[in-house]
Amino acid sequence: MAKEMQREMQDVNEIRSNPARLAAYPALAARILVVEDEAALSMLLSYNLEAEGFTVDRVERGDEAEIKLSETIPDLVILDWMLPGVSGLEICRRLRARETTRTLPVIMLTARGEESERVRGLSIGADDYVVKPFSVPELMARVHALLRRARPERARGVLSVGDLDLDRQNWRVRRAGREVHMGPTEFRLLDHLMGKPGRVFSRAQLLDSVWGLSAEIDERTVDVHVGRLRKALSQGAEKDPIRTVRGAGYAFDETFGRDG
Amino acid sequence: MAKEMQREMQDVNEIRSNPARLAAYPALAARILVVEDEAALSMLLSYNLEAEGFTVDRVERGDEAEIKLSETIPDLVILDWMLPGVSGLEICRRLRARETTRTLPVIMLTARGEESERVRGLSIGADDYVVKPFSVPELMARVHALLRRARPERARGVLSVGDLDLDRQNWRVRRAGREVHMGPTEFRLLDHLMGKPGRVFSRAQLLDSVWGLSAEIDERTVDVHVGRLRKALSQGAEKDPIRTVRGAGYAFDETFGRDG
DNA sequence: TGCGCCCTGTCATCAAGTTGTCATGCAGCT
DNA sequence: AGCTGCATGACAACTTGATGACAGGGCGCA
Repeated sequence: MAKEMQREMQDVNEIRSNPARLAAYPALAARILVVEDEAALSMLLSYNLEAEGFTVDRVERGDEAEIKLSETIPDLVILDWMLPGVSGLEICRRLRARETTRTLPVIMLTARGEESERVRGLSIGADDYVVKPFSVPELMARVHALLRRARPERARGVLSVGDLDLDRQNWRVRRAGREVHMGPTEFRLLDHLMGKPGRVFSRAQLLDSVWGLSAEIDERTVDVHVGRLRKALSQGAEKDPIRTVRGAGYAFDETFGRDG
Repeated sequence: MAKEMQREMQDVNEIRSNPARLAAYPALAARILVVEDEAALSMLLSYNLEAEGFTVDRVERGDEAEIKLSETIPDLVILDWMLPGVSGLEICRRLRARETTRTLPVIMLTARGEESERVRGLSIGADDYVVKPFSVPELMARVHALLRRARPERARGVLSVGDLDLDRQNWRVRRAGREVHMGPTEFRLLDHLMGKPGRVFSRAQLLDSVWGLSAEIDERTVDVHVGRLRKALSQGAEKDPIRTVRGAGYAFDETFGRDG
């Protein structure tokens, strides 16, 4: 358990310190509703979820959940099977009945004795279930997995401009078909610049989005990495796709590839 | 897409003992006909089957099944023993009599009291039977097992890239025709990587999908297994098919086998 | 039951790749 | 020319990945 936690935390810290990857990990920006009447368990869950960067709403009763859900639709719901007010089963059913929440990921918490009921839970439309007592890291893993499935591949794909291709999924950059090697930072930098061709980013902006908001780094460092990126991209004597805007910052040249 | 279909070649027993893994292995894109008059059970089955990627047709009565089967021949039939209209037994007999459906896999659902009838069911030609109430994972395992047996052309499950062949059914890996020995974990790891050539998987992703969501293991362990896999694959001095992406993870090299 | 063999997860250590900073030199603008 | 901003090579600290060793667990076989 401690180890899984360690792993998740490493993951999270890595991502946190690197908001550029937030897009690939929607989990962190996600809002989770925990519906659980047992206070200790509810606390435990929200503590751990928040520690991983989730925003957590907590309610104790089934009917409170209904109200909450009518106000805000979270990205995922963790639902206890047995609840005062309206049962978790019933909430799940209603979620599935409503158009806006039909695909909302739901994780059911069931007690050991109710385990046979899990089939009912799944048939109602819960996406996953966990039997109490459960391992917190395992639940976290399931949360991540569900969120990953629910909002997949938004930030995936290939960016292509001119003879330059950046493949996020395969983590590859090619120039005129030849593979180009660069460090992770240069990769993210190029990714960011290619995302908005022509747009000029200040050094401060680049630090925020490529290095992360919490990075305390000299702005001049951006220059160095742009230099490294240029060097990597210009195998031989090819055209430089990065434009320096004196006094402002850098941009991926939107005319790159259009002319000679 | 064909590769998606070649999945789920896990050992049935392992799946049975680890229901969580079911979700991790998208199933064959097969069409399954469920003939069951009890609505709740029918729902349960179709939900779970669909959750694994199957296409499901549902009918409640035996005679409806006949009609459905004359329209479309599915890849597998789940048949309740007791049915209104025409009995499951009778349907099974007729399926076996017709040339086009002679080898169509059939799973019978029987109530406990009918268990003694098993022999009759099997002698009629059902390929498998399950006693109600049954465990959903177990039924899923049987479905997979039957599909694997019945559709070797689709479920043979041989992944081939370059001089590398991974045979899921026989649990074998060959490099340039020579058999390569490796542990189960390395096998699953290779399986996973070869399933999406080129795609970079983070260590956390690999832990989730190869080790399972409930595995609480240090990320570094992935390195070790990748190392073992490489060692196993590179008998002698052959090209390494696995690409390390610094700071990101590992990928099966999609250029493997294309060039020198 | 006891003995090995194989598979696994973890660790320590080594090798290699990456990173942030700086000093220096060049280039652009007034 | 003079000032300011940018490019670049060097570099030491730091990360990250590869690898061999090792102990524990599981399983089959005697």
